[in-house]
Amino acid sequence: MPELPEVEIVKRGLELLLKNESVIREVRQSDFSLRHNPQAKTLKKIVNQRIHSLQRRAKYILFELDDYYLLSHLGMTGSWRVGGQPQVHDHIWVQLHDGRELIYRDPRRFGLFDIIPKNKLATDPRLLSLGPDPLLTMPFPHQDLLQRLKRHHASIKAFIMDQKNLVGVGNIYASEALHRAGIHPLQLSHELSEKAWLSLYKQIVLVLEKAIAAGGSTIRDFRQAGGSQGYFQDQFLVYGREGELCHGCSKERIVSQPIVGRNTFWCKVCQPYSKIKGRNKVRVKSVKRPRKKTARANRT
DNA sequence: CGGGTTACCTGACGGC
DNA sequence: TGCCGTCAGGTAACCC
Repeated sequence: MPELPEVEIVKRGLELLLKNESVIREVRQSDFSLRHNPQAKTLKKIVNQRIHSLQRRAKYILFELDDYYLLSHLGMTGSWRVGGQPQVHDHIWVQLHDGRELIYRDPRRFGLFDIIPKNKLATDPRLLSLGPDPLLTMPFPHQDLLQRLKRHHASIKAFIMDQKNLVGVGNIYASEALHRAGIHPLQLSHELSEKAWLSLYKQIVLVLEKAIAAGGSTIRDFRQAGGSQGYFQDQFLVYGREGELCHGCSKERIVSQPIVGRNTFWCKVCQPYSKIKGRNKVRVKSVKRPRKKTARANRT
């Protein structure tokens, strides 16, 4: 579900709801495992701890307690809400001393929930491997990121979606940022000029900021912590618009094709594959779509 | 080693 | 109606 803007929106919503620094009375989790769950005895450790602040690190949400951090990743379909009717796929319940209850729901269970002692946060491998955050790295990416780009011999779409390079961009905002920068998603990263790269980085920042301003994108079921939906989907220029007229040139129709295993949208006119000097043969690898049989038969 | 592919899950939707 | 295949906003274990 959520890319950086949606995670930021959820975090801000929780921040508002928890601004009175609530204390945890009890924590429970369902029998269905997420990508990661704390052990039962670890759960007990955060009872009576106060929630001091909410932070976002890449697509992770951090709850700062007295001695621990709660680490939450929403995966594709995770959401936090306060109270309300029980729902199918509720998996974490954090009961507060003021009587309210924070509930984490996640139908596909690709999300993650963990409890980390404060002094272990800095060395947590999940956070250590992350690249810079476009919204916090001002004004522009450092030399290090440019070096990584030059070493990357695959599509620029793969590069910007890899959280080791920079964080926050997922499948939707990758297509949107590439379109706004006029760059073909299959363009090889190391072939990008520095100018083109800076333009792309700028558009990534802009599109993420605009999406946050619009409350995120609600495609199917994304909800803010307060329950309201986002509206940035109304400003999509290419995502999900296959066959429709491009808003940029008003002539060409948006095309789509799976790249890095996910559907990708672009305009052939506004996003030409720019050929580099001395090599006018550009191989646009055909991406095959394997996907035959899904092994969903052995579900429990 | 870097980069592509697949698995992890459930639900919604379209075609037949 | 109902069954089946496909696809969905993320990550990481694999494999070559």
